[in-house]
Amino acid sequence: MLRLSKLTDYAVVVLARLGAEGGVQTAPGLAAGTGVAEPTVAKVLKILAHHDLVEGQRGARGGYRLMRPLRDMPLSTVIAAIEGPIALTACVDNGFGSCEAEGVCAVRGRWDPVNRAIRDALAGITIADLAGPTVHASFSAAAE
Amino acid sequence: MLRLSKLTDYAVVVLARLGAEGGVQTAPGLAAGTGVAEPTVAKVLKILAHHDLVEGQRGARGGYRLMRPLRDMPLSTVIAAIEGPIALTACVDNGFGSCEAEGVCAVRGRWDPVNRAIRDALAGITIADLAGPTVHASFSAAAE
DNA sequence: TTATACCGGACCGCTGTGGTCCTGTTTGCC
DNA sequence: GGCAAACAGGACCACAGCGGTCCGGTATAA
Repeated sequence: MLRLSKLTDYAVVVLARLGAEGGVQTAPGLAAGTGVAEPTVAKVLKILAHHDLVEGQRGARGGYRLMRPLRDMPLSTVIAAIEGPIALTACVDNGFGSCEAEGVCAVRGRWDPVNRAIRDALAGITIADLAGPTVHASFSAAAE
Repeated sequence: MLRLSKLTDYAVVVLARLGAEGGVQTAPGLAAGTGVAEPTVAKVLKILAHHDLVEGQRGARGGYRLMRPLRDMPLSTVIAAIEGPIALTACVDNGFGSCEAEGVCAVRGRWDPVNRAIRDALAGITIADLAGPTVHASFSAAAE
């Protein structure tokens, strides 16, 4: 498995759409454009806004816009925003005391290189890479 | 997060212990040696045996033994054994039809490089690497 | 013959996730 | 000045997956 959550998947799709359109897009508009349910899109955008990946603009004619180009947004950042810090095992981020087998655990502390490898792999891929060859407004802007 | 299951963690610990001891070890013995509950160790070993990573020997004086040295056992194999095939999104392994937004999904099929990157990173690390500098029987064999 | 230990299940509580909804608050437009 | 659009920040609930335990069956050595 090693599966990441659906929310993260949605986040990537929404960000890709946001990047393709450019400018300010509303949550309902993005929902229609991506096929994801509107409340879910709103939830994702709120989380992303919380982590300064997008910026919300309130009021009528409001919406969301990217705070940096997709090319400067590594996948690891998005995953970390939605799911929290990237670490394969609980051992790593919880520090000490949480593992009852600390004394006899032969693997103690050796997960670090693994985590780093994963992190590096994920940091080397940007949302722009996932969004395809810069799909520049190939869709109608606020399609129904 | 991107967290892998505890079972996988246990599997690595148990395998490391099995490799350090060498020969045939019983589930209760490994449980005592690792600090993991015995039924859980048994469960993990059963799964590993199912995937030909260890071999079970029934009867009195039975137990489990490694089917290949830890050095030839990449982490990806263990993860795949416990959690199933490694794939970050449901899109990938489910093929078609499972994603209702196939038509509008701009990310369609672009997760493959990501999955491959993760898989490679995990395949490059063996259990021997995680088990430390070949801890050869530094503990008493079947310690209580 | 008996004790040991694996084998293959079923079983259950819990946590986290996915998804929805509701009540503010802000802002543009008529 | 009033109204509608749209974000903000929650609470809320159903469901699936995971962690963990237990039981009956079978093989094998002493």
